Amino acid sequence: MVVSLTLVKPQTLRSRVEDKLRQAIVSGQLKAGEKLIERELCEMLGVSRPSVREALRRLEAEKLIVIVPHRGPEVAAITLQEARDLYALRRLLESFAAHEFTRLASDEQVKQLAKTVRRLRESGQKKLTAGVLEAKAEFYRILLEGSGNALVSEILGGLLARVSLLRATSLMLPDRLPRSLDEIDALLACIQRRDARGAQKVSRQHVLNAERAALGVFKQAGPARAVPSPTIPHPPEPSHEPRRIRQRPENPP
Amino acid sequence: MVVSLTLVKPQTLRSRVEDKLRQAIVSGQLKAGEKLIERELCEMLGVSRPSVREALRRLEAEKLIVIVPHRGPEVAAITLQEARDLYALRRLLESFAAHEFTRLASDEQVKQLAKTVRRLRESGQKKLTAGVLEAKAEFYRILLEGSGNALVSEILGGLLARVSLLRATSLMLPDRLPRSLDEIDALLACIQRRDARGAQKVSRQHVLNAERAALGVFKQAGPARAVPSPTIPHPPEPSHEPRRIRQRPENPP
DNA sequence: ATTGCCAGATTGTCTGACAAGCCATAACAT
DNA sequence: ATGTTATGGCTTGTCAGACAATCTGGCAAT
Repeated sequence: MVVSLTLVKPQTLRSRVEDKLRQAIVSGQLKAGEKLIERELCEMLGVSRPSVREALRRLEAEKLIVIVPHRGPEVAAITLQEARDLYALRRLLESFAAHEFTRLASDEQVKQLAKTVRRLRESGQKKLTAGVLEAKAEFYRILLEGSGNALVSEILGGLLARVSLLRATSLMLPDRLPRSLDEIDALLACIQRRDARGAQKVSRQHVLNAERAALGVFKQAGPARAVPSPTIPHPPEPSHEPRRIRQRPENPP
Repeated sequence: MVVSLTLVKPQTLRSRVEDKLRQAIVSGQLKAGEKLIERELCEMLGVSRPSVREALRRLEAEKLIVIVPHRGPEVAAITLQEARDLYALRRLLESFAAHEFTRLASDEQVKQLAKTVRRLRESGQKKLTAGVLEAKAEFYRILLEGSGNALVSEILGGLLARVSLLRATSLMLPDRLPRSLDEIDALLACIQRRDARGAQKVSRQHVLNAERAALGVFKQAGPARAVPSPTIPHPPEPSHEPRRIRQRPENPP
């Protein structure tokens, strides 16, 4: 009778704790830089310390939280430099994914993508924030799944989660949204005519524009400067860089 | 007298457990597919279960081990498809790092790199496996640090650890070594003349060749087929791909 | 040989405990 | 008043022990 196949199955308790916390972080319920206290999390989630601690380890590995020994975990905050690095990598991976999707995706998958883009635009024009976010997530899901490289999906997924730590996503900036939608349309057009190179280029430019928008906000009102540095002015950063020598206008491949 | 290694600080016990296990895995002491048992790890390392379990969570997030609920952890094994994905991503990131290093590294860093390449070649010609591995690690350390993108370093680092799960690293295949050394020389040459594009291209080709060599071995004697699949023929892999449609000779950017 | 079932082993989770290390505050000295 | 040093409270790191849920492998029965 009941065909429910493990649909709601508890999985493991710990994994649900992970999900809850991850969700709370990327959605902004827990703000960047916020200190987490094991005991509070236990009460909040109704589980014991070991479960919470194991979940925290995982999130630490995903770089969503930072744990300083004996000082406890806090939601990760991103410095300007980290944000730049992040966008550079995202540019690389996302344009790769776009290229590969164009090359490998089935016509059915392309259709799915087109449908999602339509939904995205509709939600955007109606200013339905929730709808936009949902459609955007769906868009990425399809794109990544169809790009034929599970590893890239995985890593780019983690990257996008971290981008959301900058609470200023390009799609959230009102005056950026229309342009963003146009770019996505352009990307879709390339994909539909199976122009992999074109898709790659458009995608790269899209991320670049998103970066400009997001980091613009960053500079105005640094939304969460680095991990609230512990007393010490320069954290024990060992031997390091003479950096940015010979820089050119910034034109990584 | 005894210069205890823990020179700096005990850090935390758990982090040392992580290091030990990670080390044991990438060095091949723990073989791919091998089952790990918490109790044994506790005894082996002299720590309690919580410490071990937290360390395992971290390694799981790093994809060095796989944990199936109620079945326990085992050292990750890599399928052919995963290996391909892995090399594709490595190609992307490593050539990016090479490009950026060429663009940004200080002359001092270039000199350091050259020195390490010399050491690499010497060790190679003397067939000192340990020396080769050490020099190679140093080579990557310098390259990544000088590439100016900490995030790429981090991720590429993780990738290289996973590559070592295929116990057939290109540098380990005897007849591949000389060619590999030549390629690295070529890369260095590009870097020294500050030819970023060239460095990128050479680097990409280098990884591609390494992949061919490594996967060649893979096919002959699949060194560790997928995660010893649990009873079920097709693990609950939800709706998925009609894949590899429209494929062309493989020429991702 | 296949199926079903049981015992042993292993993991998932909880509780309680204690030492070690941070932090803020208060007391103190300059 | 300012800077510095004690002090106590709180949090984390780690352990030990326990128990239920679940998996594995082998034995019995068909």
